[in-house]
Amino acid sequence: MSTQSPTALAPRELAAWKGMLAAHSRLLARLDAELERDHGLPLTSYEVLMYLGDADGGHLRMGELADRLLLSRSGITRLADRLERQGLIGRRRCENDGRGLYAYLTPAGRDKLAAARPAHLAGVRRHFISRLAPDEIEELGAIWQRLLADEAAPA
Amino acid sequence: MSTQSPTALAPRELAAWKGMLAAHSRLLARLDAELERDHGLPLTSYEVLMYLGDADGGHLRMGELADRLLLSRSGITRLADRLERQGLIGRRRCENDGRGLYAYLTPAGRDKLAAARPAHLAGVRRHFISRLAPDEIEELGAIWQRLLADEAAPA
DNA sequence: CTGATATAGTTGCGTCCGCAATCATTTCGA
DNA sequence: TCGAAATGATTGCGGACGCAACTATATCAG
Repeated sequence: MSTQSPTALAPRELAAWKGMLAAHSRLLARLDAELERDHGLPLTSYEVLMYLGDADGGHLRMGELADRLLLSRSGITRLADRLERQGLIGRRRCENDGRGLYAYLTPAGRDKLAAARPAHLAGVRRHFISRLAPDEIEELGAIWQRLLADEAAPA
Repeated sequence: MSTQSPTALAPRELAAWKGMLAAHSRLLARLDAELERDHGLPLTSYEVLMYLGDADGGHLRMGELADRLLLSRSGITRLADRLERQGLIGRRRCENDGRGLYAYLTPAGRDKLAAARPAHLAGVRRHFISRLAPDEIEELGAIWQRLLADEAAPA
């Protein structure tokens, strides 16, 4: 009874799997804590500002934001509620589609993003990118792309 | 104004970073959904059963479980509450330390684990391990270990 | 031995999120 | 053109979690 079932993972496989969970958790916790501490901004809020700042025309549809942030529709509605209450973003009706809304940065939101962005990117570098060799960065990119390629459940 | 600040991430770096977030999110969502659908068990609940099933003596302290699951102390208390209500685990006082509790599997919990484990491991294989080459598994393990090595905030 | 401090776990409270239901608007078929 | 179905977003509701405060037990200094 010392060995597991036939599908059990080998130590190397386990390290690749559990390690990803642990590293991901720690990375996000640290980046979120730093962003919150230095700019009073949770990571998800930062991401909204960032996508809006980079968007053509300076605005994005709610659903588009939800997709990019990996959030549900209701999740993005409430996140936008909070950001609007903080005066960082606004929402206005889409002229082509009366159902849709555009989210956009307010001047305050623009300022907040300008202040937070360098700090956050530096954090990503410090905690993640700088600890990887160039070929490892390459390989990771290839792995994620492969994993994300199949739309439905894989074989 | 078309280029970003000096700390901006190169496309390769961005792919390595964002890809991890996206792949992690999709992987966990799928594994959790499969486990829930086939065995009525969220991933965190499964992990409790698994650690208890593998533990020496068949029991673990609450705090030890919290650390392994990357949960807070209150989080593990409530998760244990739920599992106990479902009849899958029990809690008894630790004989050496009147403050501590041992969590342990009930017979029902043992059965549930036996049923769910092969399915979950197969899922990890199908969605993750089987899509990686042996040397990629090796390299991922090395990367995670390196990232997790430094206890405090890295340089 | 006793009081101060540390540790294990739980509970109150607030936050964030997803699902299902809902409302408004658009699109499509007949 | 009109009703049916689809789509974008919001709201009600409940689940899961963390932080801070709390209880109970253990440990340690003197």
